[in-house]
Amino acid sequence: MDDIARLVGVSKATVSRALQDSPLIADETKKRILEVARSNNYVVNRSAQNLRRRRTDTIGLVIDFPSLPEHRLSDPFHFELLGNIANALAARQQDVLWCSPQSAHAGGFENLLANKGVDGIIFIGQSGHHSELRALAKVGIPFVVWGAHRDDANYCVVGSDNLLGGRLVAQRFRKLKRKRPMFLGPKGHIEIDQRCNGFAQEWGSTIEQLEVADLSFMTSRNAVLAWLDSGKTLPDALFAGSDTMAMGALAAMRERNIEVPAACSVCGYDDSPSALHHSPALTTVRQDTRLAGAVLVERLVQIIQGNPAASVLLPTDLIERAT
Amino acid sequence: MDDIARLVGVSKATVSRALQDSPLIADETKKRILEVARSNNYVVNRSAQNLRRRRTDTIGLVIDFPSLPEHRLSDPFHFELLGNIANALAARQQDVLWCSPQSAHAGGFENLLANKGVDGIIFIGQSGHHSELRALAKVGIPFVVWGAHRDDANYCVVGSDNLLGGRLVAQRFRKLKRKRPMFLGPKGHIEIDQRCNGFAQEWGSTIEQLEVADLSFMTSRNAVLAWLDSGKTLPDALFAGSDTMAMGALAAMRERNIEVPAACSVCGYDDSPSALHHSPALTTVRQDTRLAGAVLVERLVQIIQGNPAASVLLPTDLIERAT
DNA sequence: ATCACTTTTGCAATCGATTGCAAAGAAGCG
DNA sequence: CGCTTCTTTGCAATCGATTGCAAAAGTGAT
Repeated sequence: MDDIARLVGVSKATVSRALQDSPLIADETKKRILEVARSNNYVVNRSAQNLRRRRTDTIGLVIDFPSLPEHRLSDPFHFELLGNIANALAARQQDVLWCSPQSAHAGGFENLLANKGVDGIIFIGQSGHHSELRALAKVGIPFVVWGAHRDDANYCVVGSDNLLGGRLVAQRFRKLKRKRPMFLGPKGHIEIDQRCNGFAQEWGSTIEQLEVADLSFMTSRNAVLAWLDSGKTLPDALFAGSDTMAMGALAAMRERNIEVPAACSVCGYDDSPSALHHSPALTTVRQDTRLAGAVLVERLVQIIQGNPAASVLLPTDLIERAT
Repeated sequence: MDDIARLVGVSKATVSRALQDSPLIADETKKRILEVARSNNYVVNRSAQNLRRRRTDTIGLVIDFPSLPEHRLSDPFHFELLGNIANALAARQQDVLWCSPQSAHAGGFENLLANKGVDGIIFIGQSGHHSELRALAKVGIPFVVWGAHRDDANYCVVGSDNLLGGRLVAQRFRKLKRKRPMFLGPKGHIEIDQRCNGFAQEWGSTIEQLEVADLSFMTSRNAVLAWLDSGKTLPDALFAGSDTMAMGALAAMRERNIEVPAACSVCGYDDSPSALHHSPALTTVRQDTRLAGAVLVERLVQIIQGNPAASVLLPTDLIERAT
């Protein structure tokens, strides 16, 4: 920057202001400076800028999946969400720093800001860390989380309305005149529990649950196979906590020649591509990841600017398809 | 840091060295400093550190898909790759800055380093930007790209052996005694072209290609439907350029009651989860994303340290499944 | 030409670390 | 005890911007 200043014959301060398009600088001067800067292809040094401004225009993204093996992001849903968050941030000239859960957690979340040099954090999935997040909020670190709502959250959580999603599925099963629905999914996973509860609420009674240990295709397939082979009566409708689990169930049913949807109607959750691509196409509950990304970012920016932001419950809708 | 120095009764320089675990500092002093630093939960300011060190320990990840609508990362393969790159970098204490293609390209790739403050760049997919990348390499910016090999690349590209992948598929079709194979995929997409060429090489003659405009499920499904309805003779083996396209083809075949694999054997590419979950399970060519991530990172680190690194061709293998 | 304003520019401090070099302290040896 | 050598520590410059405040230049009215 010194060089540019010398070349143009002004001071460093003037160059800095010109590059920021400050109204303090005369248009003519500004033009001259920008000209020279461009032709010498100079760009401001981000590190120096960050230091001086005490702000990095970068936010940290922490994806935490204690439930997934080896921290692999298998679920396409999260991928979509991620991409949309990145886009929403890019639109605001902010960058995304991907913090692996290991490294993020190593220094403790409260150090993440100074440590990684980010202005705020987006947590995807708060599952096991609720109390830590509460503490974080107390310290005043700007962050938002994607996940399920809970009354005792003193921080901003954005999530889709899992209760509503469950209810929509119940409505569909009722419309299809199903009598004996079953829920497929793990217990203790807060978002999935809410889907199940929403269903029960709307259905008017508790729902039988085929419990599985994780969210994977194979686990669900095996669980459903075991159920089918156990001789228990077949439900006439199955609500799976996610599309991946639904696909597992569908695979099992095909293997045992259960007609879908004739013998058993199936609903998934997430509207992942594979749900659409399956034949018969899987009925599922859609979460609007584009909106989700936009809202997460908007709230976080609010918070960074010092204005508290309330949690948001995003709408969901049922995509009726063949199953 | 000044505060910590005062608290311990040493100079700032000593604190800085102690925190870096420098051998210059006596163990006893070091311990005292670390103690105080921790109890005051002090962490070094990343921005200042970056500025002084002229290094950020952060690499930029640019995912560029001119071919995908709205910059959506629909393909699970890239998601996997991404996760594995992040893990490989985390293992080396490096962070990942996700650069959206828009913002990355806006300032021009050559400014990405200073502009975003990253030490190097990983490009996923070089498709349209070959000449820009050549220029980048000339300027001496450290980067690696994931993609297809080409002779005129003066930069380090890591990619899987698409030619080999194509050959493996040809071998399988021959083993299955198929006579009239067809290739499904777009033309002009360098990696997919290589897959097709590898097939033709091994098969011993060119292969008929059902050309599609993009990589999507629907486009492939529709193309295959149109083919089936056109009355042309059905191929007895179909090699799709990606799993997603293969799934589209399978959907079309199911709709027209073509028996797979009896009437037509099908191979995909990528080993995406949906390939495994489909029934019948899709035969596909696996790319080892974990290895890919590790190699990309290792090469980039090499280059950042000033040692040139050669391109790498990663092995692939065929996963034989029902189709 | 002087004065009061307004518009532009520059000076110099500052952000928070890292590091070369010199100095202080400790240890070893004759 | 004096001298050399090695181990520890501190001083102060430096990385490359941003910004409050003061100074200079320009404008217009008297």
